[in-house]
Amino acid sequence: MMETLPVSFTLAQFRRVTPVDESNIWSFVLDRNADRINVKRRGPALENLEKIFVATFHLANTVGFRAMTLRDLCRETGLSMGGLYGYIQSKDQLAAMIEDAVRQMSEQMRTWFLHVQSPVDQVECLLRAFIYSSEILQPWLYFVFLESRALPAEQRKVAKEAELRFHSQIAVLIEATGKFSSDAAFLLASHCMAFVQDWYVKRWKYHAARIGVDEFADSAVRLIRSHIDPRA
Amino acid sequence: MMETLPVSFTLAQFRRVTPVDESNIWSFVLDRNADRINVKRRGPALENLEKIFVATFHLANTVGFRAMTLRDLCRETGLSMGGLYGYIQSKDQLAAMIEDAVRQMSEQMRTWFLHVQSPVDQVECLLRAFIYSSEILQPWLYFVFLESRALPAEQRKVAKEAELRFHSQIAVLIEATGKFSSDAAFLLASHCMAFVQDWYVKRWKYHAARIGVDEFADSAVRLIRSHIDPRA
DNA sequence: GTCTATAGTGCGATAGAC
DNA sequence: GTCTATCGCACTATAGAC
Repeated sequence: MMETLPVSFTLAQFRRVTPVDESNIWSFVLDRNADRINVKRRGPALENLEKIFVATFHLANTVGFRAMTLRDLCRETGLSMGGLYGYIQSKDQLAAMIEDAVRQMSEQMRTWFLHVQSPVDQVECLLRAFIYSSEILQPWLYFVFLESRALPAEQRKVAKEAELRFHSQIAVLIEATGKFSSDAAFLLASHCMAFVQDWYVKRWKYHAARIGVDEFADSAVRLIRSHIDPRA
Repeated sequence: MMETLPVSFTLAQFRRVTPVDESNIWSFVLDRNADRINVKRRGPALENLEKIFVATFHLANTVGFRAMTLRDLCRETGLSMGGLYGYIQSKDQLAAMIEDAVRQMSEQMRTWFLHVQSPVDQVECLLRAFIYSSEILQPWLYFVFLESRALPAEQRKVAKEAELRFHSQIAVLIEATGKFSSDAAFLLASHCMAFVQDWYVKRWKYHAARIGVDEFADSAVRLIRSHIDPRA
């Protein structure tokens, strides 16, 4: 399904092929949590889910999830405490729904570029896909990044493993260039992950400097390519 | 004072010249907050300050500062609620003391390598100094990174400005190589900051892979040098 | 200088009306 | 399906004994 993309694709090109974006993610979340949500009419349920998650991101991403109260959430969504509890089972489970959605999406991404021949090109594709996904779903990734340590231990472990799988996928590709030891490849893969995280965590910095996501992705790709590309 | 260091110094070499480390930082904190701390005998005050901050890092860095209760803090320090309030004026002010200490130390670092001639060498020095400082004071930087959004707006602004000053110092040096536009230099400086933050935020990952700070610093320096060094 | 005890506040969650 | 009202609890901060 990604065959139509060039190696150095842009955000606009990525948008045409990615299955999840800002607008259809609410259906995705509703379906994955259908059994836990007591509201059966789909239309209002989608509307309220969006209100709840958008307000959660706004509150949690400014003061922190634990500092956000359900009363704050009610004020910002317009729902009452009772109404809110038709959509969530507990405050903690609200965080768990977000973490689950992010993990599902990043797991899907891992398979998208297996057909790309050159390892270096595959690194570029994964790096771009990860950066553009983080642009589209910034509040989701920002939330998981900052709040995952407050999740229950079992869930925190799952989140760490997801990061390590993605990380080692990139490390294996870098090692496949034949220029690096296993440790050096691990470190370079870490640096790639750090680029992406910086994009969605420090967004205020790039916004203030009027730097867009394509420019950022080009810079990150250029830096890592100039180091690992055998042609260089 | 840094003249004795080579450009590619190690953590062990850095330790010999840095003014603040894990053991003398408590005096530094006590002096900067002397007027707000009601305990006058210096010996016990230093001991209890260390207990309070170490426990705060342990609790806040696992569940988050807002989720940490002062009762947790009392249990872990062995102090009572009343005793604790001899050292802090409020829970929020405890976070403010940490943020203040970190900012003071990173401000000092900015002046250490002004005598280094080559801009590329100066970037390496700053990057290494920042990485090694973050190794020595990891809990402090980790706390500020994850909790600064929960600080009062005024203090959050000061923290952002401190990051931008450091960032633009590196960007100016990269631009001075003559190979990059102002935007490209800004982006490369961002990537440098991202390396450092990754080291103290994702420490569990590097620890699990048995990668030490010198190896990490070498990798980050190698990656950025291979891109900006005019000799390359 | 540190303790115990408690005042006062605001929380997450639920019951039951409509 | 959403509301209002309320329960029981845990919190920050302080007062006063030693």
